[in-house]
Amino acid sequence: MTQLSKAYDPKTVEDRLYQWWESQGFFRPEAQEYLSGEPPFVITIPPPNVTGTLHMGHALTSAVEDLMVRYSRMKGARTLYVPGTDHAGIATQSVVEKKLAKEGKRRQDMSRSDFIEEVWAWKEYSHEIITRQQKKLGITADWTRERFTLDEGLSRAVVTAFKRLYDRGLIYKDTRMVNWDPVQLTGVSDLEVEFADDGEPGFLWTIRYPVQTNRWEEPVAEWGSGRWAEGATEWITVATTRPETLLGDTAVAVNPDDDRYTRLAACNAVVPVVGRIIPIITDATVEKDFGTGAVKITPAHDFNDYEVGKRHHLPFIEVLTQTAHMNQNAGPYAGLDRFECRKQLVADLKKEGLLVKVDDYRVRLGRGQRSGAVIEPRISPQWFCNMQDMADEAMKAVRDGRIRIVPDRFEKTYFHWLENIHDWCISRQLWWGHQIPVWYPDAPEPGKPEHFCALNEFEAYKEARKHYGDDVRLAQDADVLDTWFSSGLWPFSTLGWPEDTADFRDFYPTTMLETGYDILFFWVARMIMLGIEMTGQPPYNTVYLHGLIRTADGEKMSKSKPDKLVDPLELIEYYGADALRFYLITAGAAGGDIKVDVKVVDGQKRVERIDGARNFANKLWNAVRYVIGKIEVYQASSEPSTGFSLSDRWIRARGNQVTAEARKLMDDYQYGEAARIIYEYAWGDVCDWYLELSKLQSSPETIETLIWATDLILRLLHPLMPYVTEELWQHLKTAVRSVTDLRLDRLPNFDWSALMLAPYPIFDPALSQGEYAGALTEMPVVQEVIRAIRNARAEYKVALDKRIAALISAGRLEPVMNAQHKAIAILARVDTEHLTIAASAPPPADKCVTLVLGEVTVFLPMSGLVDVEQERQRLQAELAELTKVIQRSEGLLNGDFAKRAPAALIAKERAKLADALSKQDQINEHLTQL
RNA sequence: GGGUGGUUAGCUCAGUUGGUUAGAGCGCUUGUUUUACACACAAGAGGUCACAGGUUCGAGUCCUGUACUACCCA
Repeated sequence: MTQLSKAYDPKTVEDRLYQWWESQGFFRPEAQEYLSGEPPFVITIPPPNVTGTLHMGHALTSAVEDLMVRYSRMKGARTLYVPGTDHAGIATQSVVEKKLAKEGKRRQDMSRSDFIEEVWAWKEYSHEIITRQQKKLGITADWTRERFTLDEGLSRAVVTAFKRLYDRGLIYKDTRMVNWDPVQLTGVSDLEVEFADDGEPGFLWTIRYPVQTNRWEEPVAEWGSGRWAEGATEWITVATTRPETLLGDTAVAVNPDDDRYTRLAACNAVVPVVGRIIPIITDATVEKDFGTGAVKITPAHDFNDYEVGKRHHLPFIEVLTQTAHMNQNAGPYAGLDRFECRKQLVADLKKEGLLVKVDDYRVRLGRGQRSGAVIEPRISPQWFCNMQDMADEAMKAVRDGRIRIVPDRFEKTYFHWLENIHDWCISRQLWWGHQIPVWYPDAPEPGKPEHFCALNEFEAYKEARKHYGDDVRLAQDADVLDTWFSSGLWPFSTLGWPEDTADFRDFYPTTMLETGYDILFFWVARMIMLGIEMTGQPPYNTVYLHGLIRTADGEKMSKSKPDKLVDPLELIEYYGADALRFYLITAGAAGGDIKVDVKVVDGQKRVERIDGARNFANKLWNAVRYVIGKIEVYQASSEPSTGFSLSDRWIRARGNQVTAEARKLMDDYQYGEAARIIYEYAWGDVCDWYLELSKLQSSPETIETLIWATDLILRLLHPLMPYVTEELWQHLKTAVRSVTDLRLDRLPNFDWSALMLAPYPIFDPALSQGEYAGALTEMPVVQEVIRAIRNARAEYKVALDKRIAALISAGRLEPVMNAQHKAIAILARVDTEHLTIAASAPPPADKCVTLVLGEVTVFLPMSGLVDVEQERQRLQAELAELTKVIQRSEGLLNGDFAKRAPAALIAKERAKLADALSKQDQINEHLTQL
């Protein structure tokens, strides 16, 4: 066989293995070699946006999902992982618009179809990068089933869902105040507006409006003359953070219980600049304590004022355009940008003596999630979806356990949002997306439908002709649907819905939805609502939410901080995919955020913690390299059978324990913990102890056990570190196949074409009983003896190459210890000739170092190594420790503990005390001897 | 304003029905070219588990409150 290199080099392995796996069709459920009675496992990928490249959050998603997928595949569940990407309406459109802007082009100067063509080209580019990244990460998604939200099939799902909701009366068109993004020129939903936690710096302007009296009815001078309000005697003073909107004011409101304003409540005020006469009204929602207690009402440009305006039947006067410039209603300010207008208007108010004061103020500003622009409330015609009933069903599914959310604390957040659900604004004034399946007649007639919702144009015409006759001309609604509308259908649209396909029948409902908790509302909740509404069943039974990737300072990673940002591909290039994956899984607990501390060393981005994972991969590599070497040597000179040694039995029994625990943890989604205990077994037990001990053994049983243990850790680790484990397993398989006289019936089954298709280890009761159970208690004593001697040597600074003598008094463990004579001698560096192990040995006459280890006592003759005083001090320190333990233990056993604690615990405590007392006796005895 | 996390060794973090003397990795100290691995081995130092109460035989773990911090919603 080919010689394994001294260190693991991921670059020589990863791409080759991925291509092999994929070319063999291993990712397809149809190709699975091992099927058990496990229920199928189906997961659809959270489709990444085709906006560019993947970031660390996607890497985390991939690591967790592929872990789930590989684990379930190895458990023998028929497993399907559906990949795909999302067209991501606003996000992608703005990326492409920015790209065009660099070329000096604007969307508005192109035809819609030309622009869409540009976006498709971008989509191809981005999609290529994304899938390459996912393949680098090693995800075993079934690429033959890959989907894109704008695919023909998925588009059909979208119009079908739309029409069903429309026909049920849940989707409707209305002209309302919505969040308007003046940069992207579209309405957005509540969720797409973001607010800084403690607002943004701004001002609160206090402005006075003249009030009409019988002596002063209206301004006589021009605005800007400085005499605009000349002659006015009564004033009402309002406070605002947005003075420019006063141009659209149609009332001033005060609280009805506010005594300060009772006198003015029936009067009219005059709006500065435009001189509009507006009423002073009373409304209970006005807060007396805010500002002056009087507020200006601009029903067309503020959500609260919109409601007030509706209640009081006020006029709605718009003063802003869709790009947030002042319109013709703004008089002298028409054409100005909203912020420029604010500046000039405030200056003019001051000039006219209407500006009372300016205070610093934290303003709660809504900004567009994608554009960052300050959102304008704006009245516009939009499509909405009533979510109330769907929300009730979605809550019910979680309440009655049909859907489990992990970690369960997110259930609270989920319920809170659904309990306060609002109608969802689903239309977007964009070009990239699913065009709304509604058609309008070019000459609508009163009494006839003003639009037709249909699955396609042909159907729309069929319907329209019934009302308007054969000559009717239809135009489709220009708007597109919110991206989340299509992703809300993802778990079933990807499987063929609304057609009754084989995949839909076989794989729906899916099993798992895995994603970051930040899109619990955007995506998960909506998907559950639409899933139940469209298919009658919850789209999956488990929602697993992972945390967010943050920078070392705990901030969200963002493109504005490039030095703290890191491309997963760059990390894979340096550390290997396995290391990155193992790190991401062990970096935190479920739902917990992960801070990635990026350091730049010699121009290379590094993350310290990934070093550990990379080292682990290398450790595995070398362990298997050693085992293969052992197999080859064995082959050359067959050794006689000796039966399983203590260490053979111990490593098997331990492996069996770890298998049971690892499975339990994985089944309970505690992947980090599972990874840690496997790591501990692989490195701590197998590499640090068993491999060392195996160097002293050459029996067929030991060779078999070496193969057994390495096969075990490779299988256990495969879902976490797929590449290095697969590569090593293939090498191991080749080596094992080359040996002729091993007891193959006692070896793991290598008859699988790939580790990724082989069964996950399973608990074996036989390995937890009899001599295996015995090994689990005996081996630790041997280890303790070895550690104690090493410790003493280090403490007394015995040179490493100095072999010392030792006398071990082992009590009833004498046979066990004697069987390990060689192991103790080699690992603790004791002279074989001068290592005596007896059931009961009196302390040597010579002065010696005495190591009291419970049942076993070790005597190390000092002969010039240490002085008596040093040893006395050491023993006394140990005695002090023991005294503490004894006191604590006695205290417990004499107190209520002995009455109330479980019997097993009390027995344990008694044993502990007895052990400590006996050690105390022995140490005292040795002290006297000294 | 309402809600949810976090606060454990110098650093980054585990610690899931409350039960030995609270763990890991990195870093630190000491030693080692031990024939799989210096991406390593051996030994070691290092913590009043944010604070204050409470429940309990027993609390890092459960309850109440406080502080700081992060995020979500209005």
